[in-house]
Amino acid sequence: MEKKLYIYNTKTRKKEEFKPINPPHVGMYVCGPTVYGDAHLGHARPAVTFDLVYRYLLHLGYKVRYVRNITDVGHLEHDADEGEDKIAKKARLEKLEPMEIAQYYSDRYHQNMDQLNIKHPSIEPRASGHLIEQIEMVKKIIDAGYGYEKNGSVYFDVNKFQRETGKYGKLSGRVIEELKAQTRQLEGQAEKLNSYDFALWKNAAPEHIMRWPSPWGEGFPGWHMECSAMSSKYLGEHFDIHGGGMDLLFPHHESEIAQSVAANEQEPVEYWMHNNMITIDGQKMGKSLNNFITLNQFINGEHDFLERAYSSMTIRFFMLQAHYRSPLDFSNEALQAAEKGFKKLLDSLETLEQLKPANESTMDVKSLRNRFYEAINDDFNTPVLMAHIFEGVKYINSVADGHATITEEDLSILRELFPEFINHILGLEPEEESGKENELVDQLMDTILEIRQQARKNKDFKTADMIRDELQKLNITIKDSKEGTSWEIE
RNA sequence: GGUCUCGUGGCCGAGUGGCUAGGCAGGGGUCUGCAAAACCUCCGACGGCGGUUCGAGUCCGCCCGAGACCUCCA
Repeated sequence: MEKKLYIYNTKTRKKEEFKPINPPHVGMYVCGPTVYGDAHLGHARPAVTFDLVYRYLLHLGYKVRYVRNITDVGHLEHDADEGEDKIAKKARLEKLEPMEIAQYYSDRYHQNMDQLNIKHPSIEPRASGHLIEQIEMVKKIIDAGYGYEKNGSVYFDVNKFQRETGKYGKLSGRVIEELKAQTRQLEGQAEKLNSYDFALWKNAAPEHIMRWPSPWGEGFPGWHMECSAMSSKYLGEHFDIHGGGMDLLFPHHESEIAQSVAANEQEPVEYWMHNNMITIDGQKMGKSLNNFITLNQFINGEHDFLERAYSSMTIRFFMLQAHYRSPLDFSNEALQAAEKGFKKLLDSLETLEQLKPANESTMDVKSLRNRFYEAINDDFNTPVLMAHIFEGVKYINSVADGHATITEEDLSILRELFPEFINHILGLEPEEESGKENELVDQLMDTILEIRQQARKNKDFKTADMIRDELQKLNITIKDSKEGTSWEIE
């Protein structure tokens, strides 16, 4: 089976066949969170997107080293000069050590990631643990002639870099001349040669809590440095995939390229991938709009926007129903639709186990399998993949209903294909059904349903319906079928 | 203001120069004691105005609307 994977490369703005630099090894770096607050929906999108990429590359047999950083030295609050380290600011507000905050929120981030069934990256480096690497890289950039020091800070000379390499703005499509005209003139930019130069290292003001010694005095790294330093440390100076949100395209990723080219004389990344943003009821998510929803609020239903709670798996399913490069709009209606669709999908996995083979198949299962691969190989087109999966769901249910048939061979294909795609590649797993794990509950339910069965046999439907209604009040749904009665907790 | 993306049926979301996306919701039916689930079936769309073409959601222009980046942000 041909399994050529095509990836949309932001660098070239088109889909390209994926060819690893050193097969079967693949290096992938994704910009992780800044741990100064709870993860919100916006953090879930890249996490789910690149988890899918990671999972599929593994499925294809690649040996993937997946690096996702944790930013715990904080970015600047406002601008390069007046800014205060975000983490330090929060620390002072809550009278905690900055690293205490970072630990607290990274723990919570990990918890959310587990809830979303995000596979752990191979390496999760912290910016604070790589100060030496960052300082060394700044030195290399200075030695190469692209960094200049001013009052204990080091800046990147964008003009010189552009003049000598012509590589600035290639990723984001920016033009220096336009930047010159458009960059807002902020206060205290006097240290820079040009307003669009960016900091490689920042001198720490006396009140700044997070600070490290460097050849230029006490300070902290510029906010693009960590990704350049850590990706080259763990993946080499030239690696396969770099991912992140579209909002990071400029200036973050553009600057990363500039830093790496300046320090290492080569472009760091083959394939740049960017996921699109999330909106809430058609609006950008923002703290001022009162639609800023954290993942914890989502799972608990504790937000004015939310009609009720939605499970983490519903969120994952919902995100996978859209293509990662399209904007995705969250609304209660859409989420509830996703929830039902997801349940239907999971139910079909159980139904699949019950199917009985026949002499012929009324569906071309091998073609279905091919379409699964065609969809995901086309730049991870999960919406189309989902559509094909639901064709399979319909087929499975039809076989169960007796409207369709399937051969032994096709049945074994489906029994391999469905869990592989749904559980392993898409990472969708059944929700925890705590009650069902409880043996006592199982036995009680058996007893109750036995009593109801007796009532039905005696045509005492009043009692039978009462049992069903009372159970429904406890969110237990029961279904009668020819094989017997099943139940599940909503 | 500049750069860029997008605008699909009641909702969410694919696709694409000519052939049903899919999910959810709604109508009708089958099954069931009744439900639920499932199955069958129907409904229904390509922001507006021009243009290119035998033929355009699909290409081009303009307009309207939304979003991203340019400034911390996933």
